[in-house]
Amino acid sequence: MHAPSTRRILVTSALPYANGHIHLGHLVEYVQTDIFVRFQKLRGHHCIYLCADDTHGTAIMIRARAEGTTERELIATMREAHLADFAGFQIAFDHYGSTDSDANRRLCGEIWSRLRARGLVVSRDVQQLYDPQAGVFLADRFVKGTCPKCQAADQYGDSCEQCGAAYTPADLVDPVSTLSGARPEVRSAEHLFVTLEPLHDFLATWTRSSGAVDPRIANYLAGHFLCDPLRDWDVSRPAPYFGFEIPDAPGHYWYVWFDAPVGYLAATDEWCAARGDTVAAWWGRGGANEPPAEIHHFIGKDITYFHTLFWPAMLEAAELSLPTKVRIHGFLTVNGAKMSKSRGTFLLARTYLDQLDPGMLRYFYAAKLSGGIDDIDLNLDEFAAKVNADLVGKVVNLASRTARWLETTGLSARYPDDGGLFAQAAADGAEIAAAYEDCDFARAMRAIMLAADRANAYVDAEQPWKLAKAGPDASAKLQDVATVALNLFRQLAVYLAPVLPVLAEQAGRLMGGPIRSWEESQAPLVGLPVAAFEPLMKRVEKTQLEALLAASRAEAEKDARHKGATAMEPTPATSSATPPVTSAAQDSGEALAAEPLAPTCTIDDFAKIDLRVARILTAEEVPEAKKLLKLTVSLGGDATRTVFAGIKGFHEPTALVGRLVIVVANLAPRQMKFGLSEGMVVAASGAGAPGVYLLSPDSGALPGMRLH
RNA sequence: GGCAGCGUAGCUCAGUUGGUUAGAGCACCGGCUUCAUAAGCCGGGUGUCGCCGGUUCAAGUCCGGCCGCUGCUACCA
Repeated sequence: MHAPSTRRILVTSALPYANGHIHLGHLVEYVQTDIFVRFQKLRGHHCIYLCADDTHGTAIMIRARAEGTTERELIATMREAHLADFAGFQIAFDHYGSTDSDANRRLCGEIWSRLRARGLVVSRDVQQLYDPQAGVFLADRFVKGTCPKCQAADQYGDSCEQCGAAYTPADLVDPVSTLSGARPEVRSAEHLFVTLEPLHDFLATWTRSSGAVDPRIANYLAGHFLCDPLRDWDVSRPAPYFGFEIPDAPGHYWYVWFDAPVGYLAATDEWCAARGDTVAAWWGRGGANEPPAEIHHFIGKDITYFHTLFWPAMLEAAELSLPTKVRIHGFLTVNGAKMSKSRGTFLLARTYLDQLDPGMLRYFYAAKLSGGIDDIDLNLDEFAAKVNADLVGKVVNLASRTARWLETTGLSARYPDDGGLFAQAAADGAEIAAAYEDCDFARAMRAIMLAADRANAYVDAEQPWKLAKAGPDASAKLQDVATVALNLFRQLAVYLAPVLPVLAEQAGRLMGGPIRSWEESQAPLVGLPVAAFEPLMKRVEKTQLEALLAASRAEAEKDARHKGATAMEPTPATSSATPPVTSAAQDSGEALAAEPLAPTCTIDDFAKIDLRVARILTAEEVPEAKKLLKLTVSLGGDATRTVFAGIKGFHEPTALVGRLVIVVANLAPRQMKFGLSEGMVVAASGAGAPGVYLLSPDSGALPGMRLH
C-alpha cells in the first residue's frame, strides 16, 4: 500500500437541459460518473462531484411561453424533478447548481473579460430569420420551408432531410416560423464571436498530446476541425433571449453553450463558498506548493467538440486549468434500437423507479460500460437475466444462505483457513481498482463475479447445511464456514460499493458497520456480532418489465396528447427492432397501444381525403433508396400516377404488378429525392409486428372507384 | 447523402504491443445438491473470428476494398 493520497479530483457530468425530464439515456452518464466518484472517495481521494441544470436558451423561452409561465418558474420546477430523479438513482452530487445563478453570471463575466483582454472577441452582422409575430429571432430548427436544392417541402432551416443539402434558413423557399406560422423576415443583427484561430496551435497540441482526449477522438478533431482554420464561434444572441445579458454589450445575451460549461466553474464556486475553499484551488494553474487538481469531464459523444475545442479554448484564454480527462461515452439503445416512444422504450427515470430497483440498473450499466465511446444496449431480457444471475443468485445469495448460522454466535474469533480464498480476492483488488480507474467497469464487474463464483463454490464444497444438522460437535466448523462466507460477501460488497451503495450499507448493517474504505477489502472481520438477516434484493420478474414498458407507453401517449401531436415519429416500417414478445393465440393490443387513435374527425374531414382503387402498372426498385419502390398506378382510363411507396423489402416489385391497391389520390405531390411522388399507397403497419401490409379491395372492384 | 462506431458460440461480450489447440457469462442439455429470496455446484462448444484480397515465418489482431448493422447529422444524453 502507498502513502495517503494527495489526489484532488474534480468530476463533472454534462449539465442536463432544463427542457425535459431525465431518462435512462441520461443516466448512463450520471451512473457512470457517480460510480467513478464513489470509487475515488472509497479510495480515500479528495474527490468532488459537481453538476448543474442547464437553463438558458431559446427552447426554454419558447416552452415557458407555450405553457404560460415564466422561464424561472419553468426551470425551478424542472430542477426539482431532476433532483428527485437523481436522488432516486443514488447519484450523489457534492453540489448541484444552475447556470441561472449569480455565481455563473459573475464567472461568465470574468471569462468574457479575459477573452476581451486577449482580443479574441469580434463583432459581425449576421443575417437571421426573425418572426415578427412572436418577436424573436428563429433558431434553425424553428424554421421550416422548402429545400432550395431539391424542392422538398417541410424541411428544417439548416439542412434537408430529403437530399441532405446544407444551407442557412435564409435560403429556404417559402419559410415558415414553426412558432407562429408567420412568414419570417430576414433581419440583420449584430453577433459577437470568439475567434478561435489564434488558439489553433494550442488546441492541436492539447487534443493530441495532453492525454485528456482519446486518440480516436483526437483524430476525429484533427480531421474535421483542426485541418482548416477554426471558424469563429458565435457566442451571442440578440434580445429577446433567456440568459445573461452581456455586460459590455447591452441587448445581447450569451449563447446558452457559452454559459453552460462555465456552470462547472460556478458549481465549484458555490461548493467552495460553503466550505471556505476557493475556485482557484481547483481550477487555478499557480500554487507550486501543491499539485494541481485533476479535472474529469464525463460527457456524451454528441457534445465532444464543445468540450474538446471551445471549452479548452475558454479555459486557456482565462488561464485556468485544462481538463485532465474528457471521458466520452456512447448512447443508450433499448432492445437494440434507439429509444422510441411508440415502442414504449423511451424510458424516463421516474417511470423506471416506479417499477424497479435503481441498483439493478446501476449494476447493469456498470457491467456494460467499458470506458469507450461505443453505444450500450439495454436489452430488457438480458437485464433481467444478468441482474438475477449475478446480484441475486451469486452475491446476495452468498449472505442469504449463510448469515442465519451466525445470528447467535457471531463471527469466529479467528479467521479460519479458507484455502486462500479471501487472500486471493484481496489480491484481485488491485486489478479491480485499476479497472475502475480506467472506467472499464465491465472488467471490474467480471473480476468481482469471478470472486463471487469462487465463494459460492466454497460454500457448496463445505456443505454447512450438513454441519448444521450434525450436532454440537460440528458447530465450531459451521461457524468457521459461515464466517468465511460472510467475509467473502462483505469483500464483494466493498468492491461493489461504488456501484451499489445500498448493498454496501446493508452489508454494513449485517456486520462490521458502514463500509468507508477500499482497504476494508484487504482484511477479514472476526469476533463481531452478526445481525438478523434481512432480504437484500428481489429477483426481477418479467411482469415488472412488462409493466415498465406499459407505463412508459402510457406516459408517451399522455405526452403526445398534451402536445396535440398526431404522429410521434415516422412509422418504423423497416425497423429491425425485436418485436415485443406476445402470445400469438389471440390478437394483441400492441399495435393499438403503440399508436393510439387519432383525434375524432368528422365525415367532412374524411371527405377531404379521396381514397381510390388503383391498379399497379409498374413497380421498380430505386437502387439508392433504402425504403422506397417506384410505382406507377392507374386510376382507370389514362389517369396514372407515379408514387414512391415505402415498402421496399416487404414486397417484390414483380409480384406487385397488376395488383389492386388503395391510394390517396388527392394528396399534394411531394418532391422526393428520386422524383415527384403523386400520391400515397395505403398500407398497414405498426409496432406490434414488423412489416408493411398493402390493402386490397374485394374482387370486382375496379380502378378509379372511390372509398366511401 | 455525410460522419462515426461496430460486425468473434443461440444472446451479451472479452481477446492487451500480430505468436502455441480462439475464451467468459447467460441461455440450453445432463448430473449432483437442498442452506438460500426456486438460489448453488460439476460436466457438456469445430464457432467459415462479416466477405474478398494484401503484408508477414505467423493475422480475430495490421493494410486495402466490399457487404451488413447501429448511432449521429436537433441549442437534449
